[in-house]
Amino acid sequence: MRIVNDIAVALATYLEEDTSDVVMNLASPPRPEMGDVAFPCFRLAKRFRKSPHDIANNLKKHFEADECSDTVELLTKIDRIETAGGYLNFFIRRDFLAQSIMRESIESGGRPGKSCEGEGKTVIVEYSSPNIAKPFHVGHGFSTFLGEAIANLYEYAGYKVERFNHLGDYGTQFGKLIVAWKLWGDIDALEASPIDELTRIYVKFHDVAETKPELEDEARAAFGRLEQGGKEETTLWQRFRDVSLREFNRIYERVGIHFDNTNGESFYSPLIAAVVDELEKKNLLVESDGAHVVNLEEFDLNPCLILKSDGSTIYASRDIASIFYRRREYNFDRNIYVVGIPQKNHFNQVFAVVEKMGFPNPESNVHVAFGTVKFADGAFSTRTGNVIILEDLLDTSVAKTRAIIETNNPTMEPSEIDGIAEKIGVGAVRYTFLRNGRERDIVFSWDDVLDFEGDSAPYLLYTVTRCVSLERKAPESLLERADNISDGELGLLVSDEEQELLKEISRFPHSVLSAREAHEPSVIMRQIMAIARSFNTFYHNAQILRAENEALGAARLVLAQAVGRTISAGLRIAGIEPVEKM
RNA sequence: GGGCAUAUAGCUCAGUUGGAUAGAGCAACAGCCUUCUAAGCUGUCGGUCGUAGGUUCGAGUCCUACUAUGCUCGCCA
Repeated sequence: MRIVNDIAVALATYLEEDTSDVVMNLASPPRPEMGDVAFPCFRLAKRFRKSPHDIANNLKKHFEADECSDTVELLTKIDRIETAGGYLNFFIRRDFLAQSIMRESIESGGRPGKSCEGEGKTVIVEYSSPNIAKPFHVGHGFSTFLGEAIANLYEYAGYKVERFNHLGDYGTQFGKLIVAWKLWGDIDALEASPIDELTRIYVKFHDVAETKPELEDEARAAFGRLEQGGKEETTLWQRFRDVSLREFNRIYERVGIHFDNTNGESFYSPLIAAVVDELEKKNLLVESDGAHVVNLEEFDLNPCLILKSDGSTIYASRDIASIFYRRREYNFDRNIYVVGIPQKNHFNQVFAVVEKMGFPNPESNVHVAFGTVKFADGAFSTRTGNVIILEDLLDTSVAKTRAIIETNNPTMEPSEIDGIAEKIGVGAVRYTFLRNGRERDIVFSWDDVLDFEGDSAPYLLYTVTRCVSLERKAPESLLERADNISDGELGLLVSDEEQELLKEISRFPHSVLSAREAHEPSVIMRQIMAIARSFNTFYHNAQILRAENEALGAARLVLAQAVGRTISAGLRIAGIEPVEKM
C-alpha cells in the first residue's frame, strides 16, 4: 500500500536514513488491535543512546507536530499512533483503508498482482517429463502440476513461456524393453492397454534377469543397435513411443496442459558429438577408467561423466547438449528444470560443465527441485508395480466429488454435475501438490488427498461459489449500485471482520511476486486460503444482501466480488478452474 | 566417509530481511442449518520449536558441534 511508503518517507526524514531501509523495517503487528503498521525502534537504541521506548515516543511526537504538508496530508489518513514497548504503531483510518484496498482491487480486475516485468523475455520451463513405456503415476503428477503452475506464474508476469516436456525416451531401459518384447510381447494387449503391457514385460524382464543376468548384456547390446539406427530396434522403439504418447496426451488433455516442445532425450542424443568436440577443443575432457569426464573440483563437485567407457552417451551429456540447443533456438532468459530433488547433484554438475565451457549467464539455468512422492513404507517402484496411477487418483477424486454434489444438490442436472465434478475432483488433486513447500516429500495417503474439508481446493472453490452466488441473487438495484460504488460507500467497510478481510486481499499481489521469485506456488495458495477463511467468517456473521441499508449492502457485495476475483486468480495460476456452483 | 536436504501440537504443515503472547488444517471433544450454499461457522484440548553451546537489546529464524531421517557421490535416468 502507498500509505506504508508515505509513513516510511516521514520516518526516514526524522531518522536521516534511506526510505528503503525504513521500509525494510516496517512490519505488521501480530494482532489487529495493535495497529496496522509497526516500526520497531530497538536497533536505534545504540545510535541515540536512549531506550527503544523513548525513541518510539519521540518519533510519535515528531510525527504529530510535523507541519510539512506531506505529513499533514498523511495524518488525515491515520487514526492514531501508539507506542507499545519499543514499537511505534500506526492505526490507519478504517474508511481510508477500505477505499484504497478496494480501489486497487477493482482496478486490477481479474488479474490482481499481474506485472509486466517479463515483457520481451523468454522462459523455458521443463516439467512433467515422464518415461516412455512406464506408468504415469502421481510422482509425475507432482512435476506436471508444479511445473504448470510455475509456467503460469511467469506468464502472469508477462514472460513468454515455452513449456518443455523432456520425454524419457532413450537409454538402456529401451534395450531391456526390446529384448523383453521379443520374448514375451503380446500385440493385442499392447493395442488395448499399451502402458500396462509394456510395464508387464518390463517387470518380467527384471524378474527373469535375476536368474539369467545375461539378459542385461542383451539389453545393452539392443540399445547399442538402437543408437546405431538398427532397423528392427528403431521400429519397435518408435512403436513404444507412439503408444505411450497417446496415453500421456490423454492425461494432458484432461488436465488442460499443452506443451510447446516435446523433444525427448532421443532428440538431443545426436547433438552430443558437437558438445564432445567442444569439450575436447577446450581441453576439458579427461580420461578416467576408460570413461571421459569433466573435472569440477573448483565447483566442489565430483567429476561429471560425459562418455561411458564403451563410448556411448549418458544423460548428463544429453542435458548439456539440450542447454546449448535451447540457447541457440530460443535465446532464453531463464531455463528452468522442474525435476525431483534426487537429481540436484546431477544438475549442479551439468550447470557447472556448461559454465566451464563458457556459457553466458550460467545462472539462468535453474533447477526447481521438488520432493518425492512415496508410501509410508518407501518409494514408488514401477518394477514391483507399487505405484498409484495418476488417472486412477483423478477418477477416484472426481467420483467422490460427484457423490457429494448428488447429496448436497439433488436437483442439479447430471450433465452439469459431470463438468463440475471433473473440475473440483482434478482441482483437489492439483492442490495437494501445490499447498506445501515444494521440497517437502509427500507421503501418499488416500484419506489425505480425498479430504475435501479445511485446507483443500474444494474449500477454496466453495468460497468462490458463495461469492458468485451472492452476485446471482442480488437484486438489480444493488448490483447497479455496486458497479458504481463510491468512496463513501466503500468507507463503510469498517468492522473488524471486514478490515481483516481487506488486509488479506491486499496481501495477494505481493504473494504472487514472492511465489514467482521463489518458484513456490504454495505462497499464493496460502494467501488465497487466508482470504477464504477470513471471508467465510465474515460471511457467517454479516448480512450482505440484507444489510442494514443498501449502501452497506453494496459495499459488502463489492467486497465479496473482490474475494471471488482474487481467489479465482490464485486458483487459475495453480491451474485450477473455478466453478460457479457446487 | 564426502556433499545436499529435513527436524515446530497426536498427524500434515505455515512461520517474512532475527522482533511483541509460535499459527493453520486434520484428528478428539462441545455447540450452530425455518436466515445470502453446513464442502461452512464458533469454542475447548493440544508446544522444553531434535539436543547442547554461541552471537544479539531480542533466536523457531543466524553460527558451531552433535543426534536422527532422507537423498546423492562415473559408466541407470
